[in-house]
Amino acid sequence: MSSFEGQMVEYPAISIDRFDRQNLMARAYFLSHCHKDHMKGLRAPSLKRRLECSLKVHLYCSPVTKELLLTSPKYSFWEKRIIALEIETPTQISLIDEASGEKEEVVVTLLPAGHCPGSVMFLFQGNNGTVLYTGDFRLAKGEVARMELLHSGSRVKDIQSVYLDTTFCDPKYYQIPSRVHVNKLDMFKNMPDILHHITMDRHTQIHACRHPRAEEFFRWNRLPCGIVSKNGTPLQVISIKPSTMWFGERSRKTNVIVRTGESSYRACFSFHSSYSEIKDFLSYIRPVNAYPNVIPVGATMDKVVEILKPLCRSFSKSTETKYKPLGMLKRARTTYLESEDEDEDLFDDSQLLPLRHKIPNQQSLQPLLPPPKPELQECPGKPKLSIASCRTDNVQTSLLTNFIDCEESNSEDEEQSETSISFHGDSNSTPLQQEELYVDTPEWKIFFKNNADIPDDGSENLISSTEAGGSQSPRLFSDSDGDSTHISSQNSSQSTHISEQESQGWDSQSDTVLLSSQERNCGDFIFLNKSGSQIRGLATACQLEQNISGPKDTSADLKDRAQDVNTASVSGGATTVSCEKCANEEEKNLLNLSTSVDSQSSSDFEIPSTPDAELPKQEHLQLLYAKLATGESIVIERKHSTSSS
DNA sequence: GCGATCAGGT
DNA sequence: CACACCTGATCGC
Repeated sequence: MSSFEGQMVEYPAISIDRFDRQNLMARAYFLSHCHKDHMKGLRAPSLKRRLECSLKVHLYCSPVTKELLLTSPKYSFWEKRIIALEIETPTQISLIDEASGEKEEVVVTLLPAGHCPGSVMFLFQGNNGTVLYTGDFRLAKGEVARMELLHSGSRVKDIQSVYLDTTFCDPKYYQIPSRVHVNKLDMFKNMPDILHHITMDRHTQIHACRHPRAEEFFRWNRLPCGIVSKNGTPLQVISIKPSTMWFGERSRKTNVIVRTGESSYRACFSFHSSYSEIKDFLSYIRPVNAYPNVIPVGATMDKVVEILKPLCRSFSKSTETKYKPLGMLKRARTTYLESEDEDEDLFDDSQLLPLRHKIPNQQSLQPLLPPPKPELQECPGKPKLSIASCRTDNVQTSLLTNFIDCEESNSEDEEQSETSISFHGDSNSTPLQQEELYVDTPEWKIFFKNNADIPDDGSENLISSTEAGGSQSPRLFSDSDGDSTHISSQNSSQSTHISEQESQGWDSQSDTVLLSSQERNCGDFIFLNKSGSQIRGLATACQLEQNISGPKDTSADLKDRAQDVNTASVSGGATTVSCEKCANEEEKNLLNLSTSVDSQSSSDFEIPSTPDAELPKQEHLQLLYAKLATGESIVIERKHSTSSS
């Protein structure tokens, strides 16, 4: 919950995400995303009156946020005063004091924040230095290094202050796996890309429906929406609850997915950056100051500051880190890179150049222009602002333009905690046939095995882990929570140690562990490659995990696509999960790939693809998802790249 | 009647 | 579980 008061020390004439109290006097307003705790005072009569008297006051936000905001008639009085700014397009804004006529210029750039649809971070550049307000954000490790606009040429910009989302800035949230998405239908009505992947048809395998006593339903293999099955055969249901804080409370390292009941699981998931992601972000930016916007649960301001401080330049006065060589931008758009040096020169000279805007509709196709505008003086105290043409007006809103960035999160209940995704399969629909075809295919029923059926020694390996991992790096089956008991322990070296603990009953922390992912590493996925039955079980689980598919994913470009897919994601994550039920393996594999990519993408983008791996095409994936959403069966020709082994 | 705030619940 | 949201009750203007 944001406790940011609305103003930054460097630019007090601007108010961000707070619209009450002293913010009533702001010369310009910024909204990072459409969540109520960032909209305090936004529809208050006092602000409405102010607006009526101060005609030069505007609210700046992303096109998607504008769209979402105006969905509610309560904010319709803002309609004429909202200026949607395109993402990654530096725009100069005049902050005018209507009483005195005094004017201050700042250049603002919206950067995708990965928190919810339309969410952005704001980068301000002006006479008082360059500051970054993150709003709520979730950026995977390394992602900040790919943001061209945080760089001048090949260097990270000299950032005076960062106003940071520190929601999970606590070591207990050290690592949160990249996402698994879920969704809800209504709020996506203006988001065609997402709609494409969801359906009102209840006869699907993946459900995001809710019910106060959903757990009861699941226990009896029923779904809250009331759907039974097409042909009368009983359903087999598993539920997965996305959670973050629940995991933060575990006393030991756990897997990414933990079994909490016979057929219920908790999947670690968040729309906020984890502790390690925050540290990565900040240590890369290395601002002079960092101010927490949020005090994490159970923490104190002092504690958070203690964590942030060492990552700031003000901590050690040494100048050695003042400029960090960026090296190659990891996702640099080609044309931009080519002109990199030139840009840098321009920036250094603070030359005046007209601001240029990307054209929304072409954005995806058009190579990124070099940061169009002159870099403002980044040294605080040395005003050298050049005023270029101001183009804050009439920016088209384009929902699609930056969809990839926004989609990542979508559901309004994102959060999680209590929304669970459930998957079901007809009991008779186990993909046995396919198994015959592909030995490494996971069996749907594995997911439904009773505890009792699971051998402790792992000899059977229902959900086996592979040996892939040792202990240290994130493995698919990483160590399990101490609390848990195991399921996975079966032969896997990884999953397991659970044993040390006694099982405590399904409920809380008990068991399981299916997979862990942890961000990164394709290496972990090795397990996929391992053949044989053992893998199967895992694979199943894996899907959720997504990443498993590792072998093929990971190109940057794939990543982008994946994100796309994700977005829609209910399906994505879910699909994955449900795969077992899906009759086709291929589809599973593909799905896994895709999801994995994206979910992991965040952290994996630097991992090169496996040499002979094949990347699924975007169209292909979209088609698959569309079919899945409608319950249509999918048959895909098998590719040699399928889980090998 | 409307808002702000709080409690309780999803 | 302090995520983010909603509803309802209470209080003050």
